[in-house]
Amino acid sequence: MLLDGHSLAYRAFFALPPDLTSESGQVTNAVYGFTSMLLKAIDDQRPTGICVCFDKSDRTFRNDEYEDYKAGRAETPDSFRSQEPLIHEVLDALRIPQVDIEGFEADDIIATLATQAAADGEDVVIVTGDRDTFQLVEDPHIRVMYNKRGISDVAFYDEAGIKERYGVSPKQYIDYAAMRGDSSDNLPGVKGVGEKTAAKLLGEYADIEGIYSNLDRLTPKLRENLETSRDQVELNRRLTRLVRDVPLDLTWGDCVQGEWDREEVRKLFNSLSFRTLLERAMKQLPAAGAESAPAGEPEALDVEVVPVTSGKALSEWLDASTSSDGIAIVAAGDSGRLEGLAVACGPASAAWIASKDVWESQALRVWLADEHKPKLGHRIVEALRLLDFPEINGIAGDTAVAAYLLDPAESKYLLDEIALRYLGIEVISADAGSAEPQGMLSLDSSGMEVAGRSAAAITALAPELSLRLENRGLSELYCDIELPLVGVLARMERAGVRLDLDYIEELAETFRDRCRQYEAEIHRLAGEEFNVNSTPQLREILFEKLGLPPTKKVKTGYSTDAASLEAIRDRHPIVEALLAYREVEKLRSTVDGFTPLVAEDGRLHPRYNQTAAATGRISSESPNVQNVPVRTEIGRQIRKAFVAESGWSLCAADYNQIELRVLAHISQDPGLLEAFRAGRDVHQATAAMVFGVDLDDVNDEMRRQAKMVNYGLSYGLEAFGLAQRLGIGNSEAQVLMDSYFEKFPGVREYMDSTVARATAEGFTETIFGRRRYLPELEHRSYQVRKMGERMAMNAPIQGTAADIIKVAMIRVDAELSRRGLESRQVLQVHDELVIEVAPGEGDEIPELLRAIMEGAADLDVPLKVDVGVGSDWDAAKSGK
DNA sequence: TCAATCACG
DNA sequence: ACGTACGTGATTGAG
Repeated sequence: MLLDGHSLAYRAFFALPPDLTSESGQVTNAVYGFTSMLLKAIDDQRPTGICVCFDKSDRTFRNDEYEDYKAGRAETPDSFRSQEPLIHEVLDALRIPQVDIEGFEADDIIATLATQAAADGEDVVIVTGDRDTFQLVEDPHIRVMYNKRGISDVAFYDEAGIKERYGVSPKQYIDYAAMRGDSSDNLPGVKGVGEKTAAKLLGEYADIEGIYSNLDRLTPKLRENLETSRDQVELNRRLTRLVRDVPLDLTWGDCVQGEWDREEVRKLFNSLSFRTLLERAMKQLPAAGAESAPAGEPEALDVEVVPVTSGKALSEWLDASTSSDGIAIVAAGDSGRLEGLAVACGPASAAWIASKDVWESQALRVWLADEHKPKLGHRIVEALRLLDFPEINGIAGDTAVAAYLLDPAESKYLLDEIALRYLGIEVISADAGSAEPQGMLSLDSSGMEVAGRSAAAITALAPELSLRLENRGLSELYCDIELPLVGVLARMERAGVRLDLDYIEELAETFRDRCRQYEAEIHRLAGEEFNVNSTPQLREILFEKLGLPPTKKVKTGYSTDAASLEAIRDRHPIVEALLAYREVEKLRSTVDGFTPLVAEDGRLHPRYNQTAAATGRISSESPNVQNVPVRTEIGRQIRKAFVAESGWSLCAADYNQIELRVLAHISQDPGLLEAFRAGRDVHQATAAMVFGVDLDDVNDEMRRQAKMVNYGLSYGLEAFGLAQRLGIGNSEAQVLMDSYFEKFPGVREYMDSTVARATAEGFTETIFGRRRYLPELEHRSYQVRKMGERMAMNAPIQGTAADIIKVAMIRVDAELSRRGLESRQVLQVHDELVIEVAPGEGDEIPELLRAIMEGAADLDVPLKVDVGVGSDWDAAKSGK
């Protein structure tokens, strides 16, 4: 495939609107159109070789004829010129060869290469918007894909096609064009000779010589016109005839597209705001060396799983297995019942020990606790849970955590899936370990087979993932933060937190009671009984039966959420009752949810999920201790149920405005930096700046508004959202924001540059290097892209804060054990740590906690931690 | 299993 | 013309 770069780009330039621009304002209509045509041509033709040819002529090489010929052409517009380098960049990125030769037009190069290739028996397709190349299709190996108009209207011409369309043979095309002329090339033709006449004359007299030697047989007018134009026709003919022996330093065999770099193409296309083109390019030209699935058929993993039948045998196995990379452990079983344990030190074999024999000797316990014996696993915390949380040290790799760091936006990190994706192996292949039809694993051996195969796979997967982490600069985050955290979270889960059961039951009863009261009142006001918890039923009562005005819509109908209800508060007394009901019903369900989760030790053991949040935070479940009420007085009652063991106390420490401090550090905004360095109340300081008053003149409302702006910032706030939350007008909110960004220009710069960089690179980064990939930024939907932009602004801030508290947790854990203290971490709530303080350790814990947390990262602003102690969680927080 | 709602940072 | 603050998990009702 040979393309005429200039003619195609020029076509695109005039076909597409000039307001097609990239984010930076660069006009891109020609590049866009050209790239689109290029991709379409490649997609349609699937050429084995490709080259784009360009014109290049310096004045010194031009003869007079050529000067005249060019002179009549309109000057190339600057907005086209500025796009020429970009076209070359696109071709470079796609590794498509380009040629231009001093003194020749693209057509000549095309003619030369096409002639060579055709002579060697290759089929050639020429993609161009210039008809001069039609003369080449006299060769049956050559066809022209002619861009008629716009960027997608093309016609294919072979010899028959030319004949049909123009009524002349390709050989005659030069003469045909010479007589008819070409207005776009500023070649005047013969007066009175157009398509029809030219074709008819050539049909009768074969060529120009034939026509001129038979002038006497033509009508007088035509004869006269032909005679006057004779010189012009000769000139036209010379100019139209293509040179077929341009001196080239390449042959058609060199016209091969190279392997291109996905990231490079992504960056370039993103910088040009080519979203759909990027998708098309990625789809049709899968890059070599892509990070995803290794090519080829998945390979079934062949693992021999050998049962060992005693603790002694297991210990011998562990001793005999010398793997410097680590031994993989996989526990089988569910809901607290251990079925057995598989261990492997390589991909070919695994040992299995059944549950009853696991702890038969001390060997396993010793091995797990030995920090010099590297251990691998996939969700190691889950294995430890099944093993009743033995002491663990020396975690050398967790493939779920590693996969999470490689792409934290995924939802699950199933071993099967990531092994297939990163290694191309099938851990659980359909016919594994059994000759049964369908290859179903028999129930008896399934735990053993699956666990054994999994352990074997992990030994192969762990180094592969480590390598990929290394390539992305994620090794430190993995080895120094995430892996040590695995053990810390396991210990926190094992410790759990005590719940005051009598108190909680009392509380639950109160809530249930009040729920019933509100429910009765709602039914009375509605005039009928219905399920208040059912949105559809409630919707019918409110908006149909009572005829209240709906506020906003959700997928299934009108919304009944708190914000919507607030808006119609005064319209009917039922609304007030509903809001009160919702509040207390939420508390009731929260409290009732705790009871079945209390373990035999009287404690809740929330599970911390290290691979759930795309920003790098950890989440908590069973129960979720990170959303226990705190904002309202009645909600705080629930926190009083979280207590310390008798004789112990709780110490709660939370970072003061950590996200805003991180924002100050990352954005380096002078105003924000100064406010934190001076130890000011940053909301007050912000208010003073934004409203242009003295610090002392900031009133509560001003501070409230400034606080809302400050918080909104890290989420990608827009005026609309701010207006909603502050209950002010849209334009008023806009003024507030404009004023903010004027006073804190560094913040605006950060927001803009973060989004721009994320768009170009495809991901955001925290200051610890944690990445979040944001394919949303390339989505075709405006709404999804905007969402992506907000994620891009938020992820580095939330993520950096998450990194910092993780470091703190690891250091707290290490320091407690280094000092031989019994106190232990029991809760983590994003920016808050709670330690259960052992008797006699109350003096040192608060300061230890503060010092470690404040020193967890070295930012350009100080980190500030507020610490409190109490017998319950609420007391610890309010007593600071 | 999904959608709606709401609690937290 | 569009839709409107990031990130979670639990409960509830309904298909």
